[in-house]
Amino acid sequence: MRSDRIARILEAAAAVFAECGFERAKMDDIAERAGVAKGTIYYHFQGKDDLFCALIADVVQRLMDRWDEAARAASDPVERLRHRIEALARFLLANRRFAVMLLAEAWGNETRQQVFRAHVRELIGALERVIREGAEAGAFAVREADTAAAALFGAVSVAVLHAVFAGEPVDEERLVAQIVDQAVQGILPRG
Amino acid sequence: MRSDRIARILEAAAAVFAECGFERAKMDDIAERAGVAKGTIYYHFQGKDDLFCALIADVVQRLMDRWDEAARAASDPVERLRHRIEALARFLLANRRFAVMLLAEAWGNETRQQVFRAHVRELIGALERVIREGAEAGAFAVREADTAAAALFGAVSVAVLHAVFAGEPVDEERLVAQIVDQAVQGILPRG
Amino acid sequence: MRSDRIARILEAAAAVFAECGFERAKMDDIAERAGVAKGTIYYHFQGKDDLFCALIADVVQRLMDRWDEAARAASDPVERLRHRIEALARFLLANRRFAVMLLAEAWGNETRQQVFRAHVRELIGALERVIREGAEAGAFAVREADTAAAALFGAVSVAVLHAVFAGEPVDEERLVAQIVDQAVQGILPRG
Amino acid sequence: MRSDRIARILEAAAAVFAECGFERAKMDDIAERAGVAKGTIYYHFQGKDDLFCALIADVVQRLMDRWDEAARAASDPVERLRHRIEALARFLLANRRFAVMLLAEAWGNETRQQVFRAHVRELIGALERVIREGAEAGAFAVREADTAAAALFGAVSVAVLHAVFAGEPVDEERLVAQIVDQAVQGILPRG
DNA sequence: AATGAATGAGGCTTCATTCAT
DNA sequence: AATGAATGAAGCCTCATTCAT
Repeated sequence: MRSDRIARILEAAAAVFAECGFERAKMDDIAERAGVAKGTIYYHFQGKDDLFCALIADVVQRLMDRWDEAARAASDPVERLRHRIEALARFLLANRRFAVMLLAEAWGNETRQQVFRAHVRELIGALERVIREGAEAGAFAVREADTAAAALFGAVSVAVLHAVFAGEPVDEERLVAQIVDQAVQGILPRG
Repeated sequence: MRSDRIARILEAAAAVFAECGFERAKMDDIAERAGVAKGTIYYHFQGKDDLFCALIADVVQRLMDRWDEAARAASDPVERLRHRIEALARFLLANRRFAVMLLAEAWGNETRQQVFRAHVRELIGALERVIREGAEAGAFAVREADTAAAALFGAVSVAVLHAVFAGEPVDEERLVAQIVDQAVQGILPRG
Repeated sequence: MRSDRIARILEAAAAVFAECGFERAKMDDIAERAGVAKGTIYYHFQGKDDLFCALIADVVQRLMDRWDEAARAASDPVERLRHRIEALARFLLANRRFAVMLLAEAWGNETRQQVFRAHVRELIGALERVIREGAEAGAFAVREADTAAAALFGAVSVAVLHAVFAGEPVDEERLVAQIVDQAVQGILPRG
Repeated sequence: MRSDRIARILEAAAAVFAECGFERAKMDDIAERAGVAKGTIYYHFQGKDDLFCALIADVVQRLMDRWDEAARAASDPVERLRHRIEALARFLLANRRFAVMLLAEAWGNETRQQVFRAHVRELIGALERVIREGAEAGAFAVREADTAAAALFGAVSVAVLHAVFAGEPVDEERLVAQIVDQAVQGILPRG
């Protein structure tokens, strides 16, 4: 059973990392927000990088769990993809801070960035599998499932962030619906 | 006519900012790479933030110029959008460092991030205009042109970065072709 | 009970600030002189300005305490003023470094200078009160107690510094005696 | 005939040095204020210190000239001292910036401070001579003319600065009158 | 005589990490 | 398990001075 303190630290880390980005995030701020002494973080985590990676793993796992639920809800490949896209959009809307980190902290050659990218790859890989299955069943027309999955992932992420940072209040249902439709159908009118 | 030195500084800044991210980028490194003394940068730019913003404006302008050329090449809305997507994909492939910054440095509330976001908005706005025109002509079926544009932008960016960071050599023509097709047509087979 | 380290830092700061002036004083030197790491100063004080202000407050408080003792020693206004002048002169002789700062760092519009000036005002105000009481009792003939107090303050300070910087050894008793006499009696022979 | 440019530089230097203090004064600001290029200052002066010393010499000379005029106006020692005190007070009021420098930049062991102090010593010496003459004539009762002169000098300077920095508008005539009276007579009522 | 772009040494400050308690 | 005072390497920026023109 993970100590309550660790949970508090992770929660604080999520808030601070997302608000400031990895580099500007201060261990002092995380400690203060978590209500623990700075040394306590170092007692439970190796350092800033380790804390970051633990946090990422934690959040990605939660998203993966959602996707597993969504997967069980539909057997049709198209429906399954719709479910994943929708779950992703809703997750990013609910965890906007994480959405920022997803785009901001995954590129580069620092160890933590490589670790993060591996997680993103897992996520894109999960999308890719659905696309590949659908393609084999003739439900999707894509050349490279990998690139298609990455593109979908990017479409959802940037659409969400673009809406969130627009300044106006976000109509979530409407936004999710459009993202899902467009992601699956494209923008050309169906014949 | 901008001095040669300023051009050298901007070039060095592009390399270093993209390689390390804004925070980890060192003014010392930029100066060394540019072959100028540290103080010289400060003679021409207010500071790190100003240098960053100047760089961004410079690169965005170059992309916009490409888009303007691409726009003149096609009058059909669908073709025009294809041209823009293609130009964007090629530009990001040719300026991978900028592609990273595009996703990594545009979110947050620092002044430079707001400035960057304003530029991204310009770019997405340019896409949006094409989509809107096409939608009015019945060529596109989208609900919100703004969201659609953001999604396309994200799809291209992440697809490119995903491919670039995959470790394997990138077949650019193939990648661009798929990105363009999928961005415009979606992934469902046409009826 | 203020940590020993803080006291050591304040002591070192007093020496370095007085020796070099605020601007030329180096935090490195203060740290070295205090026998602490540079970061330690910043753990206890916000920065150079804050350290300076804390130091000033500390020294002014010590002078005020001396004056309070001196005040209890005499009930006659003339005697009380003599005591204050004497205490001031002795204090400045014993804290020559502070005497320099008193004249050198109190004028200007930097925040720290305004803070310093407020302290100087306190000191002059304390003198002024004695003068005003004495004037009401008919013991002093002054027009503006405020200006009179400032003048006395300046007379003592500059006389002390002038003697200290003259290069010759200072006969403290003789100097104090003359300063006190002249401050209270003026330079015209008594009728 | 000193070039007009040199005069403009000195004037600008006076303003900037007084406003910011020697250390914070920037050669750039002086150049801009003087309406010349930065290099021009270095063409006419060795450097910042040299510029400062030239400025000081210039101002002190002007004060000395005033004193010489004042001296010719009165043969009685008491009157002559009154004249000097009054001239000093008026001069400092009219050159408040210089008054600040007088107290702020004359103490310390930098070369320019020693030079400045030598000038201050000249001024105090001029006062001292009047006092000494008066004392020999029995007009003044002082032990050490040197200390008495320094005290008078400090009294006038601090009284003026105290009034100037008080924030309220200064009634110059009233202020000068009180300073002169008190400086010469002291604060005890005459028997 | 005058210019102003370029320089680079030097200083303040930040903050991840350590360790004695 | 937890603390928080202390550390010191590292980085941004300033500004007096130089020098080619």
